[in-house]
Amino acid sequence: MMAKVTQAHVDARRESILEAAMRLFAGKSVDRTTMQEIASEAGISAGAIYRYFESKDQLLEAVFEAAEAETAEKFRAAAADNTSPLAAMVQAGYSALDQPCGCTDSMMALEMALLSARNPGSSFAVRHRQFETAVIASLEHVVRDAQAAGEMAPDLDAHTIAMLGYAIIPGLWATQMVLGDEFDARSVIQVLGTLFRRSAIPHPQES
Amino acid sequence: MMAKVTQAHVDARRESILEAAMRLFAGKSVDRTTMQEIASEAGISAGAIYRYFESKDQLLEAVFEAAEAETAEKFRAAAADNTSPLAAMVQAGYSALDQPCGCTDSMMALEMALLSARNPGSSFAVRHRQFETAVIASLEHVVRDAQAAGEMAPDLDAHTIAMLGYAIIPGLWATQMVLGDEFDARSVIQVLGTLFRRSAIPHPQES
DNA sequence: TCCATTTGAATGAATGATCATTCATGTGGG
DNA sequence: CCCACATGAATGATCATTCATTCAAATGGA
Repeated sequence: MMAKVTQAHVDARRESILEAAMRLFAGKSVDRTTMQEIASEAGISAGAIYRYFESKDQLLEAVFEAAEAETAEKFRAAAADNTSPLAAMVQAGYSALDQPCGCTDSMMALEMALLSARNPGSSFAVRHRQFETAVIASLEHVVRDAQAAGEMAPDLDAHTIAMLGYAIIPGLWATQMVLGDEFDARSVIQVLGTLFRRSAIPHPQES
Repeated sequence: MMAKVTQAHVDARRESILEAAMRLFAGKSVDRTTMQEIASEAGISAGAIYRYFESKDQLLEAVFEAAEAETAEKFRAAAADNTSPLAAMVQAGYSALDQPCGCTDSMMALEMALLSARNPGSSFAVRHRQFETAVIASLEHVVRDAQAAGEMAPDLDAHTIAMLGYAIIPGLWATQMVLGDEFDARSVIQVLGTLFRRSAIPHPQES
């Protein structure tokens, strides 16, 4: 088709392979997706993929990196534009639940978690660990802000609350994947927000 | 080795294949575990597996069924022997976190969730859905008991609280799998318990 | 401007590995 | 000697990856 091609075209092609792979990996698992399928989903031939990615493994790595970036962006955006820190956390939860098509993103996320756990030494796992640690750390700041604003009990450990706020997301993903619409993840987030808010109210005895 | 064998021996052999498969499926994913590996983990030859299971798929189904039963048993046991409903919920959480070796059980659970989501019509997915629905329903009863006992705010929707209590578990699994010991899942459960307890305290304004 | 030549992207059939599954053969107890 | 198992090599499928070939654009000499 083209003898020499602009960088923009190369990038676009790479991107479309990445997207095709992401769709298929999420939909039928990495191991059950063939390079042929990725190629035809991307509208090219099997061999051509190898001009853009060295191997299936490297393609997988790129897909995971892209997925991570997407999630990070969601959290960033949600945490930014809000009036109260607690509202921002709830908003971040909602936005994590927002999936473009079906449960694609959550399937990728769980697949990534499994992969990290099974290859803890891989460069991918190391990066993924840093990613989650960073997200939790930034949540922890939001929690402190909420505590300072009197929206959350100041005596609860901010780091633990942040871990709770983070961990509920994959839990909702997993449960929603299984139960489908019977499972109302948004309500769960809402009630968690309520619990946080109420914890701020001065209480008589124990904690 | 044996000419004719007692039913007990047959059952024991079947069981050992099941356990070998469970270990390997959790450790390296279903698709990356070969029948050869399962056979040698179980101490028999590849062909012999087919005397006990029709196919890899059927073996997988049996493994999942066994894993489900194990989890159900944990929840049942934890929910039973406790003084207060809230303590029982917390106890159930702790016991879900208790893993015999590494993260074996949680990896199986997430793998099962992904499989259910990707084959929603399969008999396995249907059973799994019923299983989770039942666990949530029984949690809902515990929540009502806790509300009646004044351990939890009575105005919060019991079903939503039950969903929260259930969904946090796979979330903790996934996060702990990735982060390892940096992630303190027990503290998260504890703080969630605290939030529940505090929600019961009468509060001035809002909810 | 026009054609001959070069360039490198894209193809898809071929290769080699890896597996699930089968089956012809072995083996030991009754 | 026979039966109930077990074995493990052989079979056939499925894939990732490679590579010889094709072909359209780019180049440049006239």
